[in-house]
Amino acid sequence: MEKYDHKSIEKKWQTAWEQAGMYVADENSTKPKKYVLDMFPYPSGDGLHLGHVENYTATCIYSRYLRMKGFNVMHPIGWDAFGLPAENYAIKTGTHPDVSTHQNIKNFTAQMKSLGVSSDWTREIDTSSPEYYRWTQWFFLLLYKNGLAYKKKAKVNWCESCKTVLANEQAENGVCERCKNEVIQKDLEQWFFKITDYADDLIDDLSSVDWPSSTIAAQRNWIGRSEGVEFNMSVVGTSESIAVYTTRIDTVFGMTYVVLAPEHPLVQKLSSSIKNTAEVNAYIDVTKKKTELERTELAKEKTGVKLEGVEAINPFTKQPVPVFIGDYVLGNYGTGAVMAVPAHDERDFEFAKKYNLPIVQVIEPVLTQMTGSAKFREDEPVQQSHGVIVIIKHWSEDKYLGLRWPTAGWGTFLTGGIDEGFTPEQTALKEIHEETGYKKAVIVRNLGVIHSKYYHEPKKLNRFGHAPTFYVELQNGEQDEVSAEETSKHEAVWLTRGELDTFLTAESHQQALKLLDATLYTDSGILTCSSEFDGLTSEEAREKMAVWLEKEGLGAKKVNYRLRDWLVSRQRYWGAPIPIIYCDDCGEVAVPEENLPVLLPTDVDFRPTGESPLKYSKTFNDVVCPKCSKPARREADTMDTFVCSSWYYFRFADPHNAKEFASRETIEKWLPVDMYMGGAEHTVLHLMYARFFTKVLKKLGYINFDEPFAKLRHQGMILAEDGRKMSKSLGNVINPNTIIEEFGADTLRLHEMFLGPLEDMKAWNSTTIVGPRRFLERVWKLTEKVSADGDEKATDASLHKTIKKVGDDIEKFGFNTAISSLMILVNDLEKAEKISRNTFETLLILLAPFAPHLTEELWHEIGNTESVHLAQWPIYDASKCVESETTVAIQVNGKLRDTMVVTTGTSDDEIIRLGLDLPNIQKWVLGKEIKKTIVVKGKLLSIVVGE
RNA sequence: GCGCGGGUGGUGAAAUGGUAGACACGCCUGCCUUAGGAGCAGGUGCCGUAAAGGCAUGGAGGUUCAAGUCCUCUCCCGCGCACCA
Repeated sequence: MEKYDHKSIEKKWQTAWEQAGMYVADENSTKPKKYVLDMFPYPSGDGLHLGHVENYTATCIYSRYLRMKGFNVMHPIGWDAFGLPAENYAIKTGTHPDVSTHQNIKNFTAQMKSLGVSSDWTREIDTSSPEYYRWTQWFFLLLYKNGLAYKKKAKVNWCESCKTVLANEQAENGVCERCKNEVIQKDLEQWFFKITDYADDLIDDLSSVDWPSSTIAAQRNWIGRSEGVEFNMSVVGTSESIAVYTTRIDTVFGMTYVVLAPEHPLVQKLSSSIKNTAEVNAYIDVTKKKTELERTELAKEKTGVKLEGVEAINPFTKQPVPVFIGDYVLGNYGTGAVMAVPAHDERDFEFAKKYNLPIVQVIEPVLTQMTGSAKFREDEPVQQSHGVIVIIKHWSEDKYLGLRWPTAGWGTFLTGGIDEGFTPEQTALKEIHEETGYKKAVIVRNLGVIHSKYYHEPKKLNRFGHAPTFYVELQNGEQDEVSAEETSKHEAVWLTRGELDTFLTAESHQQALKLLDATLYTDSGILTCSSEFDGLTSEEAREKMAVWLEKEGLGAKKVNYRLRDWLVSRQRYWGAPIPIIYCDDCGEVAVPEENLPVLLPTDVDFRPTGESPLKYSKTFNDVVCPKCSKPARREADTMDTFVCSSWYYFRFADPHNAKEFASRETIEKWLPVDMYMGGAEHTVLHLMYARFFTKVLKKLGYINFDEPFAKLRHQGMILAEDGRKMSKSLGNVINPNTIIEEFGADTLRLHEMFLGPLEDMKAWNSTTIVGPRRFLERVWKLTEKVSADGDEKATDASLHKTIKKVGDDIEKFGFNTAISSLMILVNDLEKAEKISRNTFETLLILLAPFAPHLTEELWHEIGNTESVHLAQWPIYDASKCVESETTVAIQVNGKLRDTMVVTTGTSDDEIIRLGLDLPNIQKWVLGKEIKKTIVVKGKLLSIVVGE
């Protein structure tokens, strides 16, 4: 037998498989189907990287396994071929995107084939081909006709010096990628898809998919459903009113001003009332020029201008509050206006401090002790209690008085119960004197009431404490004697602010300390200064206040979403043209379906001019109106490439259909996708949009399911060997080609799968790759041991354990452990003199999904004529795994003291007897009372002895 | 800040509550040789010369005969979102 030469065998079998059409999904099969899909690649000029290899190897293993298990597998491949890089490349080199893209596809195809992927190439699709984008355009029209595509003005990134629209990724950090000039926002008429109509479905249906929890969370997060209240505030002296949205209506009595987004339409409507118009307009001008980035990340500092002469009425207090415009309020969320409650909202607090606006507390904090011995005990009775918390400052040093309670292990400020007939203030001063002896104390600030739920260890009960809290300064150190009773309970210590942080054990006292700095509390609590709502919890108040607003006809509960409608217009060449025509008489006219596709013209200067390049194509732009036949012009923008990738998984079911995007029959046969695999990095939007398309199709009756991807998994990123991301600029990129050349595709596949758990981020390692290579060499050598008189029984247990483990692991994508179990099997087989043909064949089948070429070669080497990949997956036989002897571990008081080998089936009593007899065990149990023995079948004996 | 993941040998990593470190890389010792990116045999968590034993899964508690795994708290790291009222 010859040496293992990956080069000759890999090419040979790749060609053979292709000629045999081995991986073509069978439309007529009666076997159950499985649709295994990769997130289809963008054919970049850099070619395949190791992340692609990881992705495609994983789904290839899975597909091969499923085929052997008797499924009719569809595992297609295609190209997400439109996009900006090809256009940029064209701008730089003059190569037409169509040319470079197809060159890249050729390159990708060759690389993928050299990996031995088992894709069905007969279904290959290319989103930049007219046969494909014809249906992308059809989808646009479908949405348009159903009121789900509409046009409105929207901001684009605009570079004044290049006179061009920039994609978001070209406008990083607010400067133009090319000329480094400032990017500004410019309004253009653009197309949107109404994805917000489906916001609730997009959240609700997440419960039906088997996806990673982080990805589900990301979808939820992106949609950002928020439940609150919208209500109107009338503007004094006008007939206008301001609608505000809030999730914290319980804080409404603490509203001290209102803020509108600078672009809010009311600002113009109220212009006659505004006294400082010049200042206001100047501010609006400034914010208009600001990019999205400056308004958010770069500009953390909040700014705003008061609308002098404008006041709005708080419907609850009937009192007027001033109105501001400020760019921390977003124009496109909620109503574009907020009620500001600085005492209970961080952003309002910041703004109020900067502009010196009043801060009114209306929520008293409620703290529940969650840790330590004072942890609140949910199921035990609760006693109400009233007492003060007093923060006492030293008369000369920057220190505060703390009480250390030795028996309870507490650290607190000074506290004391309020007795009948005493005010909280009186109580505070009285307690200071009684407990510390200090005589000259002055209450400087009242910090309000702090509520707390905790367990009172000395009294052995739960308490719900209500504590008026004071900040007191001592005038001097004059001090009377303190009673022995007080000093025995606790010890007084002077502490700095830093020391207090760790000293205070009670949550409520920590909160008191926080209130000393800032009267800001953003959690739920108990209402105060809120007239008839006083004493309610935040939760109760939200309900009651919403009801009240509704009754008064001023407002109602409202749900808002962060999700915005999907802007699909791109002022670019290399994309699918939007199939709309503008006629002076008929206006906006949809291109009739029979006229699709609207072809991308070739007579185009695709360099960016500032407008869509299509505008300057003679053959494209001028057209006759489909309705009235008068001269008209085409929409010159193209579609976001996310549109192309929102429906491609349907096309794979029926890739050559010229009449429909896919026939109902083929969709029903293949969809939904059973396993979808791709990187986690940029999938939030893709998944959102694809799910939106699916939901639209369902609603319009084209399909009968809600979610396109039943199961989703992500492969973790492959980092460079140095632990950093692979990048050309760092020069740490590994090209899969060189690895395949050197070690072979089988070794590369095995190595990447063995590197660690699929979903983890992993660093490439060029040293350890010899492990998988050696493993394959050993399998190769094993062939020499195959013999007619090989002893099957000797290795059956090992073999069948492996059958089970490999199958189970592939199903849960645990490829690293599947490979290790194959290594264990090979280690076992190497110990045998001779191996039966049956055993070896089973090994080859188990290994075939991972190392398709080598196993195919050896499969034929031992005399088979069919492909190993058409073989049946072996059936696990549990009875063959029963070994004659098992090792039992023996623990004494939980510690391992010895092991013993017993014949399988030994009774528990016998195991206990044998175990106790062992000298190593006798040593530990002799002369002690045996309290308990526990036997875990075939594994372990646990003996519990007394002292 | 919010939401997700993670912390286990020299390294990548394994472990339905049941002998922690499978498997692999590396390293050490020896063998063999047509000196290779070889192959074979043995060893390799830490402390302890060895044995006995002890200590070990970021840290602290808890539940249990038994905890990497379950519970509570805490520290650290990575990722995603982030002025969404």
